[in-house]
Amino acid sequence: MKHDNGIIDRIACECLLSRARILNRVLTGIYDDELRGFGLKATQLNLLVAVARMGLVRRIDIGKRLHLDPSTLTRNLKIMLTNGWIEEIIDGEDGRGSPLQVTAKGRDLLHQIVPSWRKAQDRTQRLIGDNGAALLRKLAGNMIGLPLG
Amino acid sequence: MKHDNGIIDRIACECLLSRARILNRVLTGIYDDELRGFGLKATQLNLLVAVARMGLVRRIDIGKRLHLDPSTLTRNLKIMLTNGWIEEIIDGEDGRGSPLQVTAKGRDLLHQIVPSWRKAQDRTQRLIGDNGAALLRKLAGNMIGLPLG
DNA sequence: AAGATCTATTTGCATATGCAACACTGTGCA
DNA sequence: TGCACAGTGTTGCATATGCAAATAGATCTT
Repeated sequence: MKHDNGIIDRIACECLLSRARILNRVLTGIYDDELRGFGLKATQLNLLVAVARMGLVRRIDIGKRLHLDPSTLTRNLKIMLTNGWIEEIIDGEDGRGSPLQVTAKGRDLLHQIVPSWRKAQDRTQRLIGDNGAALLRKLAGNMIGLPLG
Repeated sequence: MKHDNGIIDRIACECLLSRARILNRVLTGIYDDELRGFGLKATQLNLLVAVARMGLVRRIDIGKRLHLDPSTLTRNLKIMLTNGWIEEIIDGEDGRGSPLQVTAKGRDLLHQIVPSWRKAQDRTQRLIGDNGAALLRKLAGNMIGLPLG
């Protein structure tokens, strides 16, 4: 009896998740590579940008926007608080937690990083092409029910 | 002086990595959701399929195929060895390490999983559309320099 | 054969990620 | 007022991920 590998081959050939994860690893590597030396990972840049852009914002709202679990945010943001890139604003509005905002230091860091981010962005663009880039934007926008911009 | 948010807005709007990571999280969630109850995560399914498909295979070659760091593989495969889904074949060919292969138990598990994988695959396909699926396949194929199938 | 070099794997360290359970706060209703 | 329920955040647990350094086996060079 021959091995019934048909179905396994099919998963290997068709699985969309496998592709998405490879893409994620490759791209993350590119950005991490360019950002090395600034003391922050690509993930943290994304998070920092989100906070800088959203103004005074609660963790839960960041999570909705980036599709991140609240517990993940608790931990990831903690590192950024420790580094002084963001700060907690204790206003007593809602005792369940204080919103966050980017600090001057965080904003400075963002501006320093721009050229390196640009390089990573260009490398990625060349790698996936115009179609890839356009679709990636469209998909992720659909993912969270609104354009990400 | 107004806030110079232009560049930050631009990163937020354009960054391709941010999109890739969101896509990755959403899709991983879908597959993990369907696989819950089988005792393995979506990542492990991908790995198990790869091993099952590649036959007797060294860690380093799995890594090249899936674009995974060797150290990541050491650890991820350890869990699967412990679960008995794969096994190490000590043949003494190369003392630096023995190749791996899927076990009967691992193969059985794969067959049990197929319907759930199919559901996740369909959900994903509906979410990203035909264009998304096609492009995702093409991109990840390019990523590693060969068609992934 | 000895030493240099290359290759495969593992370990230490740090971060990223999500689920379940818990703690605490806010809100609505009786 | 007080209780039930909803919303926010954190902790414990397990896995995923990659870099740098260490380990150890293979190969080449002379």
